[in-house]
Amino acid sequence: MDNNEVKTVDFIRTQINEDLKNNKNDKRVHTRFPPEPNGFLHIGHAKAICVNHGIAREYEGGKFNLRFDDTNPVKEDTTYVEAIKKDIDWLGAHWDGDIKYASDYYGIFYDAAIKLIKSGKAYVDSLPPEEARELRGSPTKPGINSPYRDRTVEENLELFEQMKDGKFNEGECTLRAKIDMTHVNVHMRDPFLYRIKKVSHHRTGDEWCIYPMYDFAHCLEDAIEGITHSLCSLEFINHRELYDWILDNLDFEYRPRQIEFARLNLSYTVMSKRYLLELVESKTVNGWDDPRLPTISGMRRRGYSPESIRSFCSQIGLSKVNSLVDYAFLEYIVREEFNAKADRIMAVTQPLKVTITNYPEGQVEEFEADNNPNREDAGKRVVPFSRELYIDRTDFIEEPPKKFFRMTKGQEVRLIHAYFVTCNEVIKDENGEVVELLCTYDPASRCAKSPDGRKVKGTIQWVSIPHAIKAEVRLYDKLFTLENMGNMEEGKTYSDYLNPNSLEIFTNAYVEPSVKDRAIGEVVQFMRIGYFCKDLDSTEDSYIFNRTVALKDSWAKIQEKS
RNA sequence: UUGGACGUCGACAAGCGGUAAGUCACAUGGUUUUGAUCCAUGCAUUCGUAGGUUCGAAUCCUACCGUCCAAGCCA
Repeated sequence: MDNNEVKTVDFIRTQINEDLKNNKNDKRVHTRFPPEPNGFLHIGHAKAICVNHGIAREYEGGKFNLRFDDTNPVKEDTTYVEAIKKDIDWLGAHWDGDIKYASDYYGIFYDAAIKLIKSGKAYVDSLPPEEARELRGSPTKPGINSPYRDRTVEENLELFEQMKDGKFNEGECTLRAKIDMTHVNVHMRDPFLYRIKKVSHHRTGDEWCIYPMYDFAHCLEDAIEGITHSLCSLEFINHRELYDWILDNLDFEYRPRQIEFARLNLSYTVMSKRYLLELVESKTVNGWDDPRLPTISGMRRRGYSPESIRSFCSQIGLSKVNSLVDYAFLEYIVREEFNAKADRIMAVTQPLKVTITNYPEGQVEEFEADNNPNREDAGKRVVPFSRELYIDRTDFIEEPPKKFFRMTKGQEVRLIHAYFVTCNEVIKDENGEVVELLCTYDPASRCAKSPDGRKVKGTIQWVSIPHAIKAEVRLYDKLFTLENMGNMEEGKTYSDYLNPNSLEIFTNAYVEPSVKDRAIGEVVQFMRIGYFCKDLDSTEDSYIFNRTVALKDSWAKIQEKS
């Protein structure tokens, strides 16, 4: 194609551009994110937030509302409201105006219901739930009218008021739209508008005992707030006809339009609020912010930044195709960010003692090290070196495979920032386990520079034993073993696919002393291992690090093949 | 046997009648004080299938196939 930057735009923005061209909505663009406060937000919600917030910010004068869709007091709670606010704010999706709540509009919903009753478009049904279900039919079988369908307006008005006043029990009656029980779209078969729930609401308390259904409330909320483009996920396509019907039969000033797009699915994890809740309640994971969870709070604790999540959301695109995004894509995005931003330090997760036999006892040298070799402005730090070091146990093999460049008897390797060293002797305990390596160093290779142009192929990190800081390191892996959790076998549940190795803890890790200055949540690169951040469980004298993402490891890949 | 949405590389995803963008993954080389990063190269003669219209089709028409959604007084 041509080299000029061809900016392609997704189908939603294409639609908005068209609406703008046609002067729809007085050229306003107003979106919203409408979470139900019944769980924590996850990366799938982040996509919806980024789409809605992003669109509002891209168009001149665009607005973005945060609205809690709290129409079902049975499931909802203020603790979720608080968690959701925190996550959205952290993501950097700043909402315009005050936070909105569907429960603020209960009075308006009620008046709208009265209006529908008065125009003969709604009626109070006294069918018990089971019978109502029966009469609804199925996608292939038309429904049958309720015997209460033809009550007079006066009767309906009176009964509805009695519903509101608590004269009926739960399930005894409902308010229904009078549309068409034989409609091909099941959602148009006299849908329920209001039901009785004698439950206190987290904001309105016991003021109401009738609560609006989603289909009735949502379009009204959008209209009340002047939302122009009401973006939702694909499964609501069948609801759009009802969304339009309700607004067509009332007279709100604004006329929002629903547009559906595909929600995000990520491989090797689940996005269902129900599963997430079960994982938390069954203590399979350690709370909503467990770093293995795809929740915003879990990802935050793991070290993901708002920028990386936003970048991911914009790069996966927007379409109407149900899709499954490869988790490797997420990992790529987060590595990309931290490769540029994160300072490098040295750490050893499984220590193996090394003694440099020709290095003077008691001597300490301080080497200057680049914080980020790819970025000069990242500055430098000082790393102490001494006669006794730890290297990682995995960097030494007594009988190495071909092309193993790391430490083995007689093979010179580079200790990053320090010296070239060669292992001469392997010390084992009574079980034959390697417990210490005796090495010699080349004083001429100071600062790990080759003194004579000779090459060393292996370069490994280390930590000076007298200076090292002990730490606990937590490695996280995929929570599930099945790539597409939407394809579980019949009769199996998510717990059948839990990855038993999703968390691996090294309690005996050592990190170079400069790590002391790092804040909780700050991401650094443990050279040759991965990106890590200090966990909030850390204290002044106990350090815990979470692995955000591992570095790519082509050596491991070669090993796997052979 | 219903209605709707959708099918472009292993995964995302452009393209909307003028002869298949890009990203991830993967592979192979090069650079390298991280087997990281970086750089280079390769990776759909073909767009679910079959017909048709056209000088020309992923794009238009027809038929078929497949996937997903819908029968909560959940959202």
